[in-house]
Amino acid sequence: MDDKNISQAVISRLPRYLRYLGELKDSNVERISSQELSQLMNVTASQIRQDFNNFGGFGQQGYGYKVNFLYDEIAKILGINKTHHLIIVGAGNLGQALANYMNFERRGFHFTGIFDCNETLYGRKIRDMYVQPMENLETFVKDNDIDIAVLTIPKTGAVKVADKLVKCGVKAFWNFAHVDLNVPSDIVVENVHLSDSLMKLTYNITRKEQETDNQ
Amino acid sequence: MDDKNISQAVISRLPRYLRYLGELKDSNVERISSQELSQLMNVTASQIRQDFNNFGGFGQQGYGYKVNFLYDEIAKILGINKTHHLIIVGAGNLGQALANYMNFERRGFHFTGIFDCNETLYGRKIRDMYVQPMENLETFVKDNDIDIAVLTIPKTGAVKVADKLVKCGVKAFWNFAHVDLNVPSDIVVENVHLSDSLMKLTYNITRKEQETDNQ
DNA sequence: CTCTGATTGTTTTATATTTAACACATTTAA
DNA sequence: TTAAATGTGTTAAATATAAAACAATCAGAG
Repeated sequence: MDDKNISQAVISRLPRYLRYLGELKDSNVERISSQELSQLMNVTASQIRQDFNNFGGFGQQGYGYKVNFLYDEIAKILGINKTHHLIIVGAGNLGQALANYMNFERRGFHFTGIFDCNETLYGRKIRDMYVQPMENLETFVKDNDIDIAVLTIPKTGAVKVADKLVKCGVKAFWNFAHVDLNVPSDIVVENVHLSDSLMKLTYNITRKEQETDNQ
Repeated sequence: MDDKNISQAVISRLPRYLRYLGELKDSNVERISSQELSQLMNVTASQIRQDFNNFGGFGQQGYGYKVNFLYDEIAKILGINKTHHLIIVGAGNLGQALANYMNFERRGFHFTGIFDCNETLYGRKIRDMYVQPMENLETFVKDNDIDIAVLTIPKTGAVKVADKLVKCGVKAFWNFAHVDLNVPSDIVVENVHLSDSLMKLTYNITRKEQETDNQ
């Protein structure tokens, strides 16, 4: 397939396209033009066309895009047609919430285990799964062919745990810990730094306040 | 102060600077050069200097930056020195987790209420706070001068609730619901679309797999 | 004090991203 | 059957972002 590098800016927009296309699908819309979609999503039609064309032509001139086809293609690009095996490391508030909330199975993720070092949690059952001690981690990962580790542990332990998991064959981290993981370049890290996000929010609040003050 | 528009790309980097500066502060490092910081953070020194200079000169030529001073200035820019009043709308897994996990108070956020439409939750106590019914929402927001609403409700209700909250004076949304809120331009929205983030992850996994296959 | 090396602030250049423009294939309606 | 309308794919222009280069200024040594 294409081997030219596609920028992360484009990739970041794909899930949003997928969401809107899913909604169109649900409303039984069969075809849509970049123009219509652009109005719906509040982006330029030009950007939509160019984004899609990074991966080859999905539309038809004079006709537009077939919603179902486009949806499937984008899903394929994003890799959510494949199955991934996933564990959660850290069974605190956030870890438990993600386990219950994310509905991993619906998107092809096999949620296979949850771990914590707090022994008071060991009996606890979360989504048909018992919280396991960290001692089990390495053998479990090796035995169950785990791709993805969700890190919901405090930052103090995160880097070390990540190193260990890389050695066991984990290929990707969904990192909620408030540190930068330092992993080899073939390992994927997707950070979700919630407090960073909240700071952006407060920045924009004060900015808007100043704007209105100046008017 | 400056009224030139600073790009969100710059703003997105500030929390990370803050984090590293905080760590330096904790290790009693008093001064640092853009060069040193760049090695630590794995970005170019040029970018660091340019980012900081968007807000005026914080350093001293021939010397570097005073860690403490720089930290405080960035905190000020991000608006985390001010107090914000915050509620959580949606006391499900994620809402409860954020209430317990985020430690809002440490960053100057006053977490003042949590709401849900599920009446089985009404007795529930979360962080010294009882889950309130949605009927209370409007009067509560008006009476308590709420700035920020954290939306952890399903997407079906989110848009309507946001509209209602805007009318009551809420200025900003930290939106975890999987929809785009359609609010006036003076209202701030910071989206945290977790499933989008997870899709980026899977995209990058398959990309890296292909890369190694081609080598 | 004065000089030198260090390191910022700022300008310039390069790269990346977004938007606009348009040629041409396809549909649709007369 | 044909011509106008539609709407993609693609190339070009504009804008935004990042990196490099350099000039101004300060700390610190002697």
